[in-house]
Parts: sequence; structure tokens; C-alpha cells
Amino acid sequence: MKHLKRWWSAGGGLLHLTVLLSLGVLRVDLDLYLLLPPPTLLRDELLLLGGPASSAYALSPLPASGGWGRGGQLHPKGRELDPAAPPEGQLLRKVRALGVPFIPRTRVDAWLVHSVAAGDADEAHGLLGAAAASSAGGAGASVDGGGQAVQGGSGDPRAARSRPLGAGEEEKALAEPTAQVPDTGGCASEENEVLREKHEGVDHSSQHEENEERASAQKENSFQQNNEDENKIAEKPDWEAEKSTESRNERHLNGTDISFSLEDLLQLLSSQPENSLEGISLGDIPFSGSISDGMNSSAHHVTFSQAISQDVNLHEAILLCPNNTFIRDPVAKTSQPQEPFLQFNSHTTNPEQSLPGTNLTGFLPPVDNHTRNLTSQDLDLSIFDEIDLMSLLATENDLDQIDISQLFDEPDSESGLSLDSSRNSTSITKFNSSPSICDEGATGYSSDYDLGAVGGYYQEPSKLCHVDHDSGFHGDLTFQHVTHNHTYHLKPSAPQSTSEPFSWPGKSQKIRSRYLEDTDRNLSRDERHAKALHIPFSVDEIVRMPVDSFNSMLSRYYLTDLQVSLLRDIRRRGKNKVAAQNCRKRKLDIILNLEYDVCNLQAKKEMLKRERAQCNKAINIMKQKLHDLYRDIFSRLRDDQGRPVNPNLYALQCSHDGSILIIPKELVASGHKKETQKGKRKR
DNA sequence: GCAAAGTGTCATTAT
DNA sequence: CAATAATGACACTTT
Repeated sequence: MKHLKRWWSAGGGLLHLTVLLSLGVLRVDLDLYLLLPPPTLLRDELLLLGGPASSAYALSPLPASGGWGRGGQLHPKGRELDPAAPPEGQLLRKVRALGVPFIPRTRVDAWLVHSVAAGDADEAHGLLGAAAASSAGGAGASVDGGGQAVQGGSGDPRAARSRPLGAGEEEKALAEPTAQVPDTGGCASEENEVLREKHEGVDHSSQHEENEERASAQKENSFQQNNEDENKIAEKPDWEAEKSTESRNERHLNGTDISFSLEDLLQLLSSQPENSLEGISLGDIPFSGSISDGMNSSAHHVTFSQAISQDVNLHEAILLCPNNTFIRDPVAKTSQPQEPFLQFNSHTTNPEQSLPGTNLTGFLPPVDNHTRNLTSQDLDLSIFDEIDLMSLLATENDLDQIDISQLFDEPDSESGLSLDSSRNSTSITKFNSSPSICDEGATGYSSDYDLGAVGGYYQEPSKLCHVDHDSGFHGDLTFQHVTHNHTYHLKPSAPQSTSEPFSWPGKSQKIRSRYLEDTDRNLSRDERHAKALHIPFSVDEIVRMPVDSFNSMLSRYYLTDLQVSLLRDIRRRGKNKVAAQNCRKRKLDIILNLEYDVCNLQAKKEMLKRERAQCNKAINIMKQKLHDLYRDIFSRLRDDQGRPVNPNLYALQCSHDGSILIIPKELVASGHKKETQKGKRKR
């Protein structure tokens, strides 16, 4: 879902939707994606649709694999989709189950699936019909609202965005959310029902939240009943299952976000075809739960037109740069320098500094600080356990002290851009859930990959473009975002939140500091070093990656000698640590085996002792019996004169023929000697 | 406070 | 020859 939101925020979704509406068909054409790949479109998303994954989406700012950049969405080790978010394949199947020729690639689609998953298939189906029915009338409005900026008639693509909503329009949109929807037939009635329900959710946020949770649960159940492929895609790893609460929150928020899109869009299409999209504000969003509870809705209106215009700007950027090298209009760059989210680009004079697919946040509206904070407050602190090293990098406060302006004023600073990212309210908000489009775009999007500050590469901006897009290594994607805009935190209205992942309530300051202390303390030396030098890879990754990948990483990216040395040291120490552990384990095993052998030998020795004792006992018994027999025989023997034979002077000897002779012992002794001598001679 | 065990690291050697 | 594994030794931490 985050991917969808990000993609949507980046402009691809709305642009696409606009095109679709202009065609009068609410259907996504895959070819359109291929022609105009949204910069943030995931490779996984393409894979799910059978599209190309490598070349066309090298611009994707999302790392192909997780680890440092998963941000709670990507698996730290793998490349699977976010299990918490309904994968595109799920969405596709869900909507296909409705029998509607519809490829869910937009937030609207996602909402439809969301409704379907919540057991409201009829509602979603009706919405599809309503959307299709109203698209003919609404297409004009969409094209007027977005197409104007797309075609750049005014020369300043931000003109549409810069136009604020009138207060009256906002109030009207808030006060009469459904009254503006004309009765356009059965489908429209169903749509009105849906819209009414959605707006009731605004007034009863708790109920809405409850419904959303129930919908999420039903969605999970529904997803589990899908085919095996879907289950494979949606299969949650254990580590993800532990974040069920977080995931639920995310889905919940995202669901709200999606409903906003659909609601406002359909309201626009059905009720105000003559108006532009500017009449719709984010205030119509039925924010639920903690979001809407703690915020003044009027203070958090982000106009839909802003999103459109900014998406259009992205589109324009793509069109202007068919070679995927983004070049900003210098006029636009300087025309409104007061826009904080453009300041970064204003500093970038070298076109090569603009990496393809980067600076997308520059087109995104500034996030509302309240929204960001309130969203973050919903987050469970336990998510920190799930944040990997690099997310920590972006959130730790040890870098917070560096002002971003310092970074730009001191190009030699090694702190790099990620310092700024650490100031953003990024990691946590982004990694978990963003309540609004703008929030996602302004904060989370950039921070995910500002780890590209690898090496504090601002001093060598020309090197930033040396990114091998053919590389399948996820790190490639990392470096594409070193020039992300991070300047919105300079907004004076949001000085605190910009340096915090989210706002900590007063009592939580101690918890926060304690957490940060613990976090730092729990980091190993290498992890701290890597964090200090902004190595965009986790220590585990550095150690475990194959040597080819490691060398490729070292050669592909422009790392400082210090960073290269650190990387090699980390790898060497890490491997040696593992080797030492194995060695000790092996040594312990050897010791245990030896102990086992000693025990066995001791037992065997005891047994042999017992056997010997038994043998000796038997031998003694036999001796005694032989002696008794000897005595008995001699007691019965008599010599020629009838006297008893002295056994001390005579002995019994068996001859070869079996006869027994009584001979003097002297002869017996001499005979033994002769036999032994003969035996020796024979040998 | 001490001793033993555990752990990380370095140097060296082996593979 | 480079990379890695294996291992003794040492320092430090934990139990």
C-alpha cells in the first residue's frame, strides 16, 4: 500500500487516472505504464502484471531488496512485497472477481479492493459502474484540472498547484459532501450511498475506525481464501506478523486515504463536471481514529488540485526527460524560491546532480506538520524494533544537530544528505503509515533513500550520476536519491517535527531519550561507524553479501577511502566474528565430544575391570578345584610299598597317549625346561 | 570485588 | 594471489 501511495503521490497514479478519465474508461492500460513509467512504480508491481522489471524501472527509488531501506515495508533480507499492503496481484484478482475489466493500479482501485475485501462487493461494484458512468462527464473536469498543467500552457506547471482553495469552497466541500452529488441513476445512487457512508465516517471517526479495522480483518480473511499464488504473494513472514497492529494501522490509514481519492474523485465526476478538481480538498477525507481526532481538519487541508498539479509536474518532468534524466526548469526553479521543497534543487546547479528518478519530492506538496505528527503518534513504539540500521540512520538524533543549510554551505561536509533525512519526520512515518498523500510524498518518500548520502557525496556531485541502472543490486537504487529534497523541514512552522521521526509527547521525551540511548548502546561498533559514515547498507548485508556483489558495490559507487576502508573492515570483522563464533562452537563441540569419549572410555574401563575381576574369580575357582582334585588324587595314590605319595615330591603328568604318570617334580621341572628350549629353537 | 565464561578483534596461518 | 576460514591470543564485557 505504501508503494501505491508513494507512486500515487509521485504523480503516476493521478496522471494515469486523468488520462483514463479523459478516455472515459476507468481502466488502466499497462502499455501506458510502460510508456510513462511512474518513477516510483515498483519492479514488483510490474512483475505482478507481467511487465518489464529491470530496464524501465531502474528509476524506482525503492530498493529492490530490503535491509536498510525496507522501512517496515520491505523485508530486510528479501525482496518480497509488503505483506501488510495488499499486493497488486491481490488487488487485480479482487477486482477481476467483480467481472469488471479493471486493473487496479490506482488508489481508487485499491479502495475498491478494500471495499471488496471488507465484504462490500456490491458497493465496490456499484462504484465501478458509477465511476464508469460518470467518467464520461467527469473526464472533462479531470482533463481541465490536470491536463492544463500537463500541457504546460502557463509555462509554470506549479500554477495550478499554487492556486489555493477558497475558504468558501472548502467549507462547502466539507459541509455538503453529498448534496453536490446529483442523482444520476442507480449507480449514482449507490455511489451516493457510499459517499454518505464515507462522510458519516467523518463525523463518527471511531465508528469508522472500527469499520476499518473490521474491514481489514475481513480483508485478511478474504485474502487468505484466494488462490495459492495469491497466498504466496500475500504470505506474511513471521516478522511481519508480529507487526499486525502496525500493519492494521497502516491499512487503516491507507484505506482512509484511498477512500478520499475515490470519494472526492467521484464526487467531482458526478456532481461537478463543470468544475475543476480544485474544489475538492483533503478536508473531505474521512480521517479516522487518531488522525481526525486530534487535528483540526481545516488546518490540514491539502488541496487535491495541489496533488494533481504536482503529479502533473512529475509527468512533465518525465516527458521533458525521456532519457530519464530529470532537468528542472530553471525559471520555475527560481520563480518561487520561497517554496521550501524546491530549495534543494535551487542549490543544484549542475544538471548531473539531478539523478533520474530523484527530486520527486520536490514536486510534492509540503507536508502538514500536524498531520505528520498526529500520524506518528499513532505509531507503536515497538516498530523501532523492526527498523533496520538504515532506518535508524535516518531517525537517530545524533545527526539532527546538523542543519541542512550547513550541508549545502559546506560541500565538503561528510555528513551527507542523509543528515537531512534524519531530520525529516521520515522514517517512522514513512515506514508505517502516512495519512495523507502529501505526507507521504513530502516526507516518507525522500527519506527512504536519502541514505544515498553515502559518502557525503555532496562534495562530488558529478559522481552522483554514475549509477549503473543495469545493476540488479539494490544499492543502485539507493544512490539514485541522494539529491532528494529535504528542505521542507526548514519550514518555520515545523521546526521540531522535522528533526524527529514523530513528535514525542511531553512525557515521552524521557522515553524517547532512553530509547535513543538504548538504540545507540545496542548498536555495535561497526554499526555505529557505518551510521556515522552513512553507509547505506546494514552490517549484516555487508558481511553476508557475496564477494562479487561487495566488490561491485565498492567499484560502482564513489565511496571515500574512509568508507571503503570501513566497509572492508566491517566485512572482515564481521566474517571473522562469525568465524570466531564457529571456531568456538567447534572447539566446544570438540571438547564436548572429548568429554563424551572420556565418559565412554571410562565406562568401558569399568566394564573391563569387572570382566577381569570375574575372570580372576573364575580362575581362582578353577585353581581351587584343580588343587582339590590334586589332593584327592594323591590321597588315593600308593607307592610300591603301600605308602601314600607325597604331593610335594611327585606330580601328575599326562602323556601323549592319554595315560597319566606319577613322576618326581624334579623331572617335571627339567622336562619343562627342555620343552621350552625346543620351542624356542622351533621358533 | 573476583573469577569464570562469553565475546569481539587482531594477527597469523591454512585452505 | 586474493578471499576466506581457522585459530591462538588478548582485551573487554557479562555472568
